[in-house]
Amino acid sequence: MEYKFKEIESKWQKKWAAEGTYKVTEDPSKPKYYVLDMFPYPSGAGLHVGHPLGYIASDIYSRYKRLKGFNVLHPMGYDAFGLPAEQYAIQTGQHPEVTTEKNTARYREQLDRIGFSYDWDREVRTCDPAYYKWTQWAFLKMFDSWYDPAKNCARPISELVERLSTEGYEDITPQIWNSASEKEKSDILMRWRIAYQGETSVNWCEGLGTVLANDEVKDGLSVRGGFPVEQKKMKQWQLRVSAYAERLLEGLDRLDWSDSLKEMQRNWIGKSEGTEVVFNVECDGKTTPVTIFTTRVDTIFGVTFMVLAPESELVGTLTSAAHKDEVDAYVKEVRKKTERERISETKSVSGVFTGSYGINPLTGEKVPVWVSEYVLAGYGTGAIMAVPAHDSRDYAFAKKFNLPIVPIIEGCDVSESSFDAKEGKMCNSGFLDGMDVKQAIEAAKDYAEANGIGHRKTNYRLRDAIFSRQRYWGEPFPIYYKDGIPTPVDEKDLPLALPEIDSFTVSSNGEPPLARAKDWTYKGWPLETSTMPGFAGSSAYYLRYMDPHNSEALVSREADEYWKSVDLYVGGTEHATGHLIYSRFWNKFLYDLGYVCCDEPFKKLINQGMIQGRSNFVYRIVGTNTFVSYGLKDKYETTEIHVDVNIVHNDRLDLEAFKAWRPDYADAEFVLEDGEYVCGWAVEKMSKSMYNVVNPDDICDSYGADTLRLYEMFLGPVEQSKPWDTKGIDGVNRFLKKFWRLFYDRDGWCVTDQEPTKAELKALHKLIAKEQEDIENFSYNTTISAFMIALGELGDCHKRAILEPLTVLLCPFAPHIAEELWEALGHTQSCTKATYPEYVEAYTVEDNVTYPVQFNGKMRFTVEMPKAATPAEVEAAVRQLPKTAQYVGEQSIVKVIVVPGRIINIVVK
RNA sequence: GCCUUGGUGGUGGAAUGGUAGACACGAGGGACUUAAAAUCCCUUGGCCCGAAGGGGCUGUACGGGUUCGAGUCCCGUCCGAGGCACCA
Repeated sequence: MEYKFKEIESKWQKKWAAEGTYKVTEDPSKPKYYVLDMFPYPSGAGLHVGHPLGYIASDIYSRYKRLKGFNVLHPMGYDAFGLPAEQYAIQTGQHPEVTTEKNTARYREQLDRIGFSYDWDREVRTCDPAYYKWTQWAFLKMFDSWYDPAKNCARPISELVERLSTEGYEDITPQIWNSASEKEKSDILMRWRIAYQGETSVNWCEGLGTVLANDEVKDGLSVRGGFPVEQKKMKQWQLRVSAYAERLLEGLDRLDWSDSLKEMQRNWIGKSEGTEVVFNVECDGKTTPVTIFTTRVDTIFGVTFMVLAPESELVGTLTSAAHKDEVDAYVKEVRKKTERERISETKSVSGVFTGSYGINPLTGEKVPVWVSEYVLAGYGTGAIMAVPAHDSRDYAFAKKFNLPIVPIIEGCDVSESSFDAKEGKMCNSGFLDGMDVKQAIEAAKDYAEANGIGHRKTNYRLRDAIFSRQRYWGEPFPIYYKDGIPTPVDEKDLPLALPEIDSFTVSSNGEPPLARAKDWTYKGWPLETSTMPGFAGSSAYYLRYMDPHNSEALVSREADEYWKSVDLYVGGTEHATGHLIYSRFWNKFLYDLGYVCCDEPFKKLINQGMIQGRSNFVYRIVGTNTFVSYGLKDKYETTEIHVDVNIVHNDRLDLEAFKAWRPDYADAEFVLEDGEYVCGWAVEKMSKSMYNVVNPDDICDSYGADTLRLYEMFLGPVEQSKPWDTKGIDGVNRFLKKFWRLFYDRDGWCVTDQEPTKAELKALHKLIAKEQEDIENFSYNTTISAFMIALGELGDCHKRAILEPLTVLLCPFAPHIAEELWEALGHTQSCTKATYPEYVEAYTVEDNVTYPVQFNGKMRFTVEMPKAATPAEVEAAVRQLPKTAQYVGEQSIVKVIVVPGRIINIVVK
């Protein structure tokens, strides 16, 4: 009987769906395990063979954990709000909901064919009002909270209001607060709300008609669409992510994530510990204190000038009348530049003198104050002290404008470039002279604090997240404007559903699409017209999976306390500084308010590598319709042309399929080598334009889902990026056929009840041990190798006692075939609910072991010893060896260490 | 420039500091077959010796080091991938 994968796979997929095999409920009698995939954005192109890589890996892990007795939550859903559907809507008039629905159905179809063990009853879609109700709810909670630095967590805003009206807070006294109008109170509270509205410089993308977050912009272009992005001041909703900077940073230490990913987040958060120092600046006879931030107070004796950011509010007050025109012109010039231009002009140095002078608080020395775009307004205080001798940027500036360069580290050479390293001995630095740089940094900080010149200060690079998008296809803000004051919609009126509109473009007066909606009001007042960004819906979806149908809460306390947090999260590294920061922030916020019980959402994270495409080429002789094979192409003048990889097998072109591929090639002629047309190849991104997209459906058609699953894992380590090459797939397909033949030979069912031999038990148990270890380490490719080896060792074994556990071992990788064989073995319950076979060490232990003995790397002997021999007995045996093994020169063997199955380690004295 | 990674046959890739190249693909040879498919067996890092069984040398980007022993650990160099980049 043959292995008919098509029948088997569709049979079991139907059965799993009909019987709800993967439905999961909270079961306190079993330990829980939560395995999550980053849910996909359902794009119009459908899945290619690279997308399911992570899904397969997590599915194998889920199935393995289930066999091990865990109650596994393994859900799937769709990140369905987003720009592509809206762009498509603008072009075609098709409602994004329609496109999204269509794409989602297609995704589901493709996913189902691969045999994933998702509990689809728990599916979530971010564009579903029942889902985004909770996104809006969380926003309202953030609007209604502030970050209390004393308690180091988010608290209800009412506590702040209470404090403002009684004792005051920061610069707001009770008098100010109590006499403030409603509008003024609203403005004051915006300074502390976690979700707040504020004027900021934003990344404005004209091409998309919306603002973008920093991680949605790359090299001055939008990630989606590649349109230019410029800086623009706008009033925007923002999330006070920066309040959580320290906790986001410190929480990383407790996470089981890759070092590189943690490092990316650390860089993004960008903690730097330094000192704020006050310089008095004299301008036209007036003195203004200016606070600067530096991480190198130790270099303060080397300050030769100061620099302000062009956008700094101080520029006006610190510019002398004589220099006003020049400074104004410069600032205006800089404002005009887009982010993109600033980036590309990184190398050029520009700036202008303000006419004012700062007084070095330590030396009393007067230094000129300049304005330059190399100082950023958004970081630190927007003003710096410049130490050209020990900072490369200050150095470049000093060189350009002929400012003095004063070295303060002994023996350093600053004739060509600055000396930035934190090493050496201090000089020209008063009380710091003679100290080591690292010592001096601390000493200078202490001195500044002790003498009231400055104080220690920690800065973070992490900025608040801009949360408004001038788009249609996103969550509406549950905010309306009562007398122009942003006011929250009542919680009981959530979800605030997206209104229907006639066109998806920006309205004629530049307002977002929602402004087109008829009656977009609440209690008679206008509603907010921007919508939330893509990361809003994906920030807490893992919580919703725990309790997806709850209409009373995002997640019930019981469900949350049972599932706690995601134990294993699998997804791409591209979300390192976006989704993975926002989710952690969102979760910590909900944790502060007591809605969830875990402070970190994703305990362990595996980044699956990208699958690249492997393109094929044909070579057309210039000016003809004749194609020459790869090996002969250098004899002609040819053009390289991408050819669809689906009509190429093992780099050999299917000539008939090629002629049929495109009308132009119908009468193509070929110059062959050895009767075949050999194609060239290259590794490129998998994309339609390269004709290298491989569809998982096609693989399922010709080899089956089980083969696809095995092959994707067999390609190499999950974390590694690698090109897809269908050529090796026969190997794993053969393995499955071979596996099948252990149960069915030419004459049919051939499983016997014979007792297994010792060798067979050994092969089985070696595999059990290997699989357990490998799966826990996500080393799936070596598990599959181990399977192949085990099959070789088992030979023609048709014994039930071996085949039964073997089937269970195979189940996580190739569930369909495992189910089919499990059923044939007489089981009525699904193989996915079987119990994982127990590893028995005794079966794999060898009686006698041959130990190779190596000495001085050259002489090699072997001793055969019983497995149970003690090191002393082995040593004795080694001493029986020829004399040269025991003595080399004056050295003698004093100790022998036995490493079972390996080599003997001889320690000599 | 900084940070994080990685560099092993024709290819994908294995190797707790202990016989490098497992497993698979591809290639070559053979068996079965009228033939093909399917299946099975043998060879397969390079160089060399031997009629053969077999044996020798060399080899994990490059140069050093630690070690009885290094693909693996340490230092330096080169190359690739990813991230950050006037963040004071």
